[in-house]
Amino acid sequence: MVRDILKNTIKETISDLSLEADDIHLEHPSDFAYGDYSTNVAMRIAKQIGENPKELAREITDKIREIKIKEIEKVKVAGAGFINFYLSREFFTQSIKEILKIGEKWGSGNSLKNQKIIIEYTDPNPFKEFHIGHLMSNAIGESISRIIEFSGAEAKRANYQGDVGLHTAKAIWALMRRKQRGSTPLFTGDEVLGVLGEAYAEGAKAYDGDDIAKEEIKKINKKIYDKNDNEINSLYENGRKISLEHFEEIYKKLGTKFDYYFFESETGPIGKELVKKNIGKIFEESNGAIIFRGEKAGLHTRVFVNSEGLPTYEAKDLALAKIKNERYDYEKSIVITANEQKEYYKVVLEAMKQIYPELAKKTKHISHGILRLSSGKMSSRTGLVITSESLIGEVKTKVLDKMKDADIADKEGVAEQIAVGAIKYSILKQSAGKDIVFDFDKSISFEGDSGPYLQYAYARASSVLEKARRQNIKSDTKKVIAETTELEKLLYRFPEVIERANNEFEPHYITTYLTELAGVFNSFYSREKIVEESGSSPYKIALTEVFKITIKNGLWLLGIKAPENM
RNA sequence: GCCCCUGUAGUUCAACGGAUAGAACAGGAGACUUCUAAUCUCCCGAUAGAGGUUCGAUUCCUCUCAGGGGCACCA
Repeated sequence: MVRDILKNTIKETISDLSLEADDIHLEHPSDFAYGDYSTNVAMRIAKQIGENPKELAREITDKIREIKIKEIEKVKVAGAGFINFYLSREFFTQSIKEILKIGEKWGSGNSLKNQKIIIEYTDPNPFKEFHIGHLMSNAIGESISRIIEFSGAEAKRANYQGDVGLHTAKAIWALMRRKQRGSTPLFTGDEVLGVLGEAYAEGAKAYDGDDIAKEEIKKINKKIYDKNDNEINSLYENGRKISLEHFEEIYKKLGTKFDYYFFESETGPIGKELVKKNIGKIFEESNGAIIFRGEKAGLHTRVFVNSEGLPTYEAKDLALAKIKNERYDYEKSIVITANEQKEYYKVVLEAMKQIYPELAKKTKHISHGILRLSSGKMSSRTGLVITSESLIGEVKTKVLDKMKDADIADKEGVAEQIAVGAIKYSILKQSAGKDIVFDFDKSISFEGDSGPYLQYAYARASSVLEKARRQNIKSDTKKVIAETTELEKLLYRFPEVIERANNEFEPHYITTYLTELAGVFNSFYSREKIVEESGSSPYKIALTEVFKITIKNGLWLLGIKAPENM
């Protein structure tokens, strides 16, 4: 990359002047007027050696000018001592040619070459609804997986689903009551999932407010573990199956294909054993429970096996790390959950460090914010949830309404791609750790800073290229436009953006970049006639092609589909 | 009470210690006989407060205020 050429040049120049700089900081100035790259080395060194920063910047710049580099057109000193680099026409043309050649691999790198990485996300619970929180985890996890893959790693997607625990008992308790009342047929029809969600909410409410129900639910929970009650077994198996099948439909809609599925029913027993084996060494007994004293590491105490002898999520997560590693010999394991698990996971990692130090070292926890409803907090316990399905459905209805006059082949399919794109964009446009204040009407936008904005720019570019094809005007990079376009000044940066997103596990850098790029393309489109009988048309068509490649690869990294027409 | 995270235009978000703090939505003014107006062009508008470190602070440190999360048998 040019970046490396510039860095090395600066480094050499500095050592020629018998000076030293450990890290050369290079950035893109916010304004193209300040060039394509800028460095502050002169200011940093000047401070150390007590020289005037502007003077030093001039010295460095003079030296750099002596070396003729074809990628650099000019170097200038500006401001308090910035050294600004302006890239050459030749460089830009070359980069356009290169992108055309690389095509769908454009932007990919090899910083994670040959690494095996397992990444866990989404994690919905059977018997509960797949709500917009899961959607958020899925959008972020899927995008990070793709970024990792694009950086050369083998990424395996893992989904950890809670098929045992009190929540299943709560739902089954309510289902049994319904059955007794003879209401709602349990496992037929489309409403099944709604019923399961309601059943969970009903059970959870009873558990909190009714002591008799609480005891009944606890009994059911035990029976689910012991598998000794036919009626419960049947409700459990059916409910589990229907939930999981339904989740598969959602994954398909969202564009995720999991390589591994893990269940709490399998991590539970192993986790319990693991904890019991280490009593006295790592864990200790206290009030009938087995706990881990996190205070020794500046954390807090957590229960790993409760006083009823059942493993908690903590114990299960320890086992999960081990099971994952057995099934897939990973070099790195990434676990994505909501922020509320942040402190929790630190304790688990500390315990893991003592049991499986090598696994703890390979495990990285990433937490994201939650979708916070402007109307109040969402809770599946109270039944106050927005399911992913209903959200996608409503957005899709709006999209279809907008498309009613359009003449498009697969309207339904495209509308769904746009709906999912709009939702994913609203999640991936901001830094992953922050909460999203979610307003049903405002959050999903079709205009401006939005998923459809990117998709629209893509469809527009496709349409332009289609016209060029019809008129038989071919793209060509031989004859360039005299003045370098802003498009060219942004396009070559794509791999750098991905690299940064990869380093920081932050897809939003890509979102921001693509939106800026699409904006520049839209301006270009409105200013220039791309397909016409003129000498500059072939190059403008080439630019459009390169824009299309970049936006497509970028959208793929976000897990957003790019329809040709909309 | 202790520990973590977050406070940026009216609103929702950007800004890898740098140059004039960027967008979008909302508000105001324009642009479709021309490749898709889900678009483009222009205007209005912000760093919670107080100190400190630095040539330079939205960014780092301290305190205050505000919001969120966690802190023993939920996940």
